[in-house]
This record gives sequence, structure tokens and C-alpha cells, in this order.
Amino acid sequence: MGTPVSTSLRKRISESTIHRLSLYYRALSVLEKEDYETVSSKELAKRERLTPAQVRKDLSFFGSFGTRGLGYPVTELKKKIAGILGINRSWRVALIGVGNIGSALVSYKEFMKQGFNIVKLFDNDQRKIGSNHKGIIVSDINNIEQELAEEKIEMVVLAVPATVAQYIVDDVVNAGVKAILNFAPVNLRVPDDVYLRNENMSMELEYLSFAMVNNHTPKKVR
Amino acid sequence: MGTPVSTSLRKRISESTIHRLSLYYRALSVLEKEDYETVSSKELAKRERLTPAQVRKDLSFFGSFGTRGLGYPVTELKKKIAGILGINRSWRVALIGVGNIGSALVSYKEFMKQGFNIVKLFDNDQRKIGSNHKGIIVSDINNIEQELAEEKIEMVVLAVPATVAQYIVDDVVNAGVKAILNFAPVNLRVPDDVYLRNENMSMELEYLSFAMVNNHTPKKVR
DNA sequence: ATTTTTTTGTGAAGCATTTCACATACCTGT
DNA sequence: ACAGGTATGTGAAATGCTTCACAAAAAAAT
Repeated sequence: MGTPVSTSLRKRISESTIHRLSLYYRALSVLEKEDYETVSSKELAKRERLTPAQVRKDLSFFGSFGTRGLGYPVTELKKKIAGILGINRSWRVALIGVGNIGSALVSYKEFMKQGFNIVKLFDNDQRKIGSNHKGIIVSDINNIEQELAEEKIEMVVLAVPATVAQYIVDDVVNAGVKAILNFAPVNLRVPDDVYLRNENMSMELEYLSFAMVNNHTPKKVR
Repeated sequence: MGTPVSTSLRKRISESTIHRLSLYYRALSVLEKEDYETVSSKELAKRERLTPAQVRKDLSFFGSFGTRGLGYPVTELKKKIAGILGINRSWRVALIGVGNIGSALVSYKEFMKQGFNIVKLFDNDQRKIGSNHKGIIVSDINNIEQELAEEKIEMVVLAVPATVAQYIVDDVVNAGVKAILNFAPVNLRVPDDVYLRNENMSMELEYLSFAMVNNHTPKKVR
């Protein structure tokens, strides 16, 4: 009750809780479009295949946003979660590697919708440098350190071959970027003050393959 | 000791363990190329930023593959893990939705490398139907139920807009497919005997955003 | 052959996360 | 104003996962 909202968390928040916040945010967006004014933890849970207790516990880490007997105010809660996740603003993102995956991501609307604006593209291929993708000119990766800094890039999405990923990450880190989303299937080394997340698309197919072969009974989808 | 290998697991294996098996597999592939004959849990852990105890515990669920005082035989362990994950064979995969993400995935070599062969493409766009992507002709999604069955498709990768994903999944399920990798940012409903995994690329950016805004101290990268 | 070193495999301990269950508080209807 | 219903917020219990720590086994050194 009267719990303060966000800002410098007292408790350690688990990765799972953060991921679920993303799910709540998504569900709330739908609920908002469906003109719900309030939503119960039960309904919210149902929509993302979670439990009501889980929803309430997750939210309770950040404050108390609901009303007993009523539920949570949809629009307001959505805004709070946006604040917690830091997506109530826009982020300047650079995408490195305009290959298969890279060019798909430039046009990926979900990123933009959530405030992740890809404002800079890099590649090392002379045929790609200078070309236009969705209004952005591909820059030469050789100048990356300067350009990342000049353009005040806050996050980098890395979609380059695994073999060169570490070299590029080193440059990115040197340029002062503190958040990297890596699509290359390799374990990258970064200093402690740089956030690195990996997106490994084969991993999920391998999970499916494992489940099929072993008749695995999963606890839940992810 | 003398523990049986894989096949109908006695213990319940956690999702994290499976994901780490993917990492071990990847590290072992590199070690093999570097001509290592054996590797210790320590080295394997180091390469994927895990702990030696974790490595040993994970592997111990499936058998005892190492030699005390020596470590694990690289090539052999790699094969064992391939067997456990079910990637020592090839899978017939269909990809639905040849848009941004979809067309990137057709050319994504990691899938093929791990035995996930995309052998069928579907779309509902008349301009795309009949066109050739990497040697595969795009089929009309209207015939999907028949064609999935005829082509003995075992897994489906779904790269369609969130708004239509549920309808398509229903067809896919009706066709008897038991494994689905979903890229649409929506919670899909499938029967209990169908494995569904979600790949939500915005989620990881949101995690980065959260970390930056809250000065989060993550326990480990993922 | 024996000792020392290395490294596995694994119960048990330690943490972390999820679920339970219920007091509390607000809403709704009368 | 009150009673009955509903749904939150949260300690405590239950469950799950990771790390510890060490006996056992094999390798390497002497």
C-alpha cells in the first residue's frame, strides 16, 4: 500500500518477471483496444496463459496499481508498465549487418511500435554501403566507432556472422554503447557495465525437437 | 555410473537445461574444429559463461559421459547431445508467411545446419504465391491443411501477422503438426499435445531497455 | 607401484521463484 | 448504511533450480 513506483528497485527483479511485464503490456494494449476500463489479474493471466497470483506478485514488486474488488485500470497500468520497461520514450538504435536477418529487422514494425527506432545501419559490404533501406542509408562499418558516438546511439542490434561478431562488439563497446542485442550464435564478451542479450532462433527449434523426440511434458510455453 | 542414455527421461528436465544443451552443442562444435579431443566442464563452462557444476549437473541428467581426471570426449559428447536434442536427424519444416521475417528465415543457414530443413513455404499474397525463394515455390495458404499432411511436415515456423496467427495455427494443428515456432507477438492456443514455442524479438529489447532505465544488475546473460 | 593431481558425478545445502491462502479493502446492490 | 461479493496485496509454504563440496575414479607424475 502506498508503495513507491519504480526507480531504483529495492528487490532484485527476476528476468522472468521482466519478460512477463512485456506480456502484460501486450495484453493491456489489446484490452485497451477492446475498450476495457479495468482488468482483473485473473483475466490478464488468462490472456497470457499465466496464473493470477503470478500477475499480482509481479506487479507488486513495482507498486500497487489495482483496486480491490475491481482490478487494474487498463490504460493506467499500461502506462506504468511502459514506464517500468523504459518504453515510454524512444531509443536510438543502430543495426549492424544488413544481411538476411538484418534487413528483415529494419522493416520489423514491432520494434518501432515499442519505441525502438533504428536510425542507423552499418555493413562492411561495398555493394550495400550507400544503399537505402527504409529511408536509411547503409554506412561503412569502418567508421562505426565515430558514427555511433556522433549519432548518440543507445542500443545496437547485431546481425552479423558469428565469426566477426566479437570484433564488432569490441568497437561498439568502445563507442560507449551500453546495450546490445546479439543475433549471432556466439558467446560475446563485454565489460560488466554493458548489457548484452542474445537472440538465438535455432535454440527454440532445438527445444521443439527435444520435446518431440523425448515426449517431453513442458510446464508452460514461453 | 553406467547410467542409461536419454530415451524416456525419468526426471523432469528444465527448460534451462535444454537451452544450455544447445549452448554446449555449439561450444563443442567449435572445440571440434579447434581439434580438441577432450574438454573439461571448466573449459566448457567458460566458453558459454556458465559454471562447471552447472555443466556437470546438466549432463548428468542424461548419463555420464566424462572420464574423471580427463574430461569429456568432444566429438562423442557432441553426438550424444545431438541425440538428446533430436538434431542428429533432419526435420521437415514448413514456413508460413513469406514477409520480412519469413524471407529472412528461409535463408537462415543456422536452421539448415542443425537439420531443420525448410521444405515448404506458404503465403496468402497472390503476388508471392508461385514465386521462388531459395529454390522453394511459395504455396497458397488456402491448401495448407492438405499440403502439410501430404508433405509430411513435422514442424512449422509461423511468421505471419498477429491478427491472423490463431486462424492459421488452427489449420496447422488440424493438419496434425505437433511442433510450432511462433514469431507473431500473440499468445496462441493449441491443444495439449502440440508443442508451441514463441520467439518474441521485442522482448529482449524491452529487457535491455528495462535494464538501462533501472540500472538493473542482471545475474547472467541469456 | 605408489603418490599426487585432476576432474567427474552427485547428494545435500542454499537460493530463487512460484503458488497458496487469506486478511484487507473496495465495489455493488438494496 | 449495511451486507454480500469480488479481487488485490502479501507473508508463508511449496516447489524448482543452482551451487557447493566431496567421495570416487582415472590420469599423470614420480
